[in-house]
Amino acid sequence: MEQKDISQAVIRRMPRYYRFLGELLDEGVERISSNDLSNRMQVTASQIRQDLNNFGGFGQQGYGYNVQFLYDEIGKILGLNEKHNIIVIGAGNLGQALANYVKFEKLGFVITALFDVNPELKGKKIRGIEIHMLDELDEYCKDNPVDIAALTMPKAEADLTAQRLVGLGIKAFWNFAHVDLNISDQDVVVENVHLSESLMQLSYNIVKNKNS
Amino acid sequence: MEQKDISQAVIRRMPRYYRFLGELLDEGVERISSNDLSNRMQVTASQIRQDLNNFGGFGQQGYGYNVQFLYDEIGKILGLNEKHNIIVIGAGNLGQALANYVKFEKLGFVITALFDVNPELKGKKIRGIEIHMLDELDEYCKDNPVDIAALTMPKAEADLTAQRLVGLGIKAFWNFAHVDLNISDQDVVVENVHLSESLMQLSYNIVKNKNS
DNA sequence: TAGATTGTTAATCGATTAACAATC
DNA sequence: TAGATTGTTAATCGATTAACAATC
Repeated sequence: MEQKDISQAVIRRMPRYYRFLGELLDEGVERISSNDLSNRMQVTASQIRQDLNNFGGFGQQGYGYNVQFLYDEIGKILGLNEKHNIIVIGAGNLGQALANYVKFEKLGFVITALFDVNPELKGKKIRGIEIHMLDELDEYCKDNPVDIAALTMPKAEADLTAQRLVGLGIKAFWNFAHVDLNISDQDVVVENVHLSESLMQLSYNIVKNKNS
Repeated sequence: MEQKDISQAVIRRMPRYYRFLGELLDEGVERISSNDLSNRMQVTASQIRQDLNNFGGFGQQGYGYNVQFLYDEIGKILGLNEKHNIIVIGAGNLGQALANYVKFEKLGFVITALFDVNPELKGKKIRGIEIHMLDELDEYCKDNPVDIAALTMPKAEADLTAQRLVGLGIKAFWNFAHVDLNISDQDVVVENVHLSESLMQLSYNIVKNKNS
């Protein structure tokens, strides 16, 4: 079991720490203080120390943090030491773009299959990853380990497909469909990527800036 | 000029209100109370009223909110009544996927050109949108209105290209590159879409769930 | 040891929720 | 008018920042 629930605000910042520590490693930096890191990252040193201490004391008084050690620990916290198999539902432009994106694999996220309803795509391969027909979904999920389902299909079918996947035992969704998934199951986790909402937020800030 | 700064937490929720109101419109619902909306959206009625009242009193006591009116008002707040021209820098899989995504146009976001360094892509068209070579960028920006630059190129070049675009007068970035843009100019706005960080957050929650 | 920097407690700030008077 | 529901103030909760004793 885990420590008392850590807020999502903290979790959202962890990947960014991970990224900066990775950059420091590339630069050959061996140790760093919360203060130096705070200057780089433009957050307060206090926040860095508070955030990290949610998970344990990774630093040492008078020394700071060992970059490699902290990098590895955050990786573990984020589950990057485990392999995650992803299936992509919807082999349209976005689905194929995800399948083509090699960088995810370095983090342990491996896309193992795509699914679509379009018969023209049947058997086609993206970077060696096969596109299956959606009606093969049940069989595939029974025969292969699947940790995450990425939903990149039109929103009209997203919720129903998610229900079906929950029934097949899928516990995690990376949802690109512009709709809220209606999942009651408490131990299913959903991460939304709503591109148009992100664009609208940008648009708000553009307009605000113009008028100020 | 604008009212006192509204927190980004509020802004982030506005597109979701907009989406739900759109759905209500589709269903032919004419008016809705904060309470009914709160049930649908799974947020408190209090938060809905507080959020909306940042921008003005859109409701009426004893009646609730007129769906069409509120929808339109939020659209204006988000700047969806104006057209936004987007250029996409990096015509790889993600860049092309964005160009292919028709839905953005309904919201007023029009992708007008793509840019890449790969000479093989020169002159190719995605849904009628031409791919230009990156060295035509300056000329293009002088001859055409550009409101937003979407950065979908490798992170190594993202920051430098952003600087160049700022020099060309671009004031808004939709950044998909896994790097922080280093822009000091106060009236340039950046919206980040860091897919791998989103995936790591999901992964954290998967691991947490397993262990609880 | 002296200096540096963490881990952690306390103080502040901001965001969310509750309550209710105003009013349609 | 009576009932419903907003707009808004006050109370609570949570997250961020500041401060400093512990300790390497």
